Amino acid sequence: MPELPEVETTLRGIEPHIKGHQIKDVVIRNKSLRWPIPASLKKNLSGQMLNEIKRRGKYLLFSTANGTTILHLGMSGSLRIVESGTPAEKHDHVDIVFENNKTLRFRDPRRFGCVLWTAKPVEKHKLISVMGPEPLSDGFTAEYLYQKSRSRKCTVKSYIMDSKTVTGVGNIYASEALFSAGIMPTRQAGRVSKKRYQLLVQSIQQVLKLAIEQGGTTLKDFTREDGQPGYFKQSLKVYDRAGQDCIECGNTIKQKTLNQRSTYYCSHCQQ
DNA sequence: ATGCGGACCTGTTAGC
DNA sequence: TGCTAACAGGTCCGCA
Repeated sequence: MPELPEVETTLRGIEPHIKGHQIKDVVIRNKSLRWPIPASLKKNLSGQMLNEIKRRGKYLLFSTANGTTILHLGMSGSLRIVESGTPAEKHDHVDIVFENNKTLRFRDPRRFGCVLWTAKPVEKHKLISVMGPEPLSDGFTAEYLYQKSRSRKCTVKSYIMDSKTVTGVGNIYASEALFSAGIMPTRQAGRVSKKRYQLLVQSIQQVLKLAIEQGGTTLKDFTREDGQPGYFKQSLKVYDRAGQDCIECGNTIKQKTLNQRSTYYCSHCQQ
């Protein structure tokens, strides 16, 4: 479900309700996520002040004085703010209860998400330390993308979806950015020119920023923390549009599976 | 080091 | 209408 814009939308939605507030309790109804939720989470968080929430790629990092809670929404996860005491529904696996009568509630039907704990500096954590630059940061440049790709034989789509290359570019926005940049998704990463990587960097940043402004993409069931859908779907130019006309040239949008993921493109506009 | 396929799950939809 | 198969926005891990 969530890509970077959806995670960012979630962060902005929940932060005002819980940042700077004290955690009263943690309720774990089902610890079987991608990795087991550590039993120590309740003990570690109870009584702590939530100092800050940050996003790194698609991970949300909740910092308290004694460590960091690392949370990923996986494919189907969502976070909502509810009034404490609101009955939990199916797939509501974790509650973080605050003293201000607000509860941060984690729902995840497929349970591909995770909730982890680290007492070390979070950037040392093995999931975080290997990540590439943020796509909206200064470290994400055409020069970087180009140099790093020179010996790579994988497709350019696979390359930009690799979190070690750049974090947070998921399946929707990879297709969208490659269309915007006029690059065929199947092209070898090592065979893309610096000039075209320049276009790609701009396209990735543009599409992510626009999606964040519009509150993320709601395809099926993504809702923001307040239950409202995101509005980026109406801006999608190729994703989920197989068989329809390309909005640039009128040719038919094609779909093919690449690295086990659905990929959408226009064979006229993209080379 | 890189690339690939499998793994983890449930819910929804397409097709017969 | 009902059953079954395919597919879904992620990404880590192990193996070649």
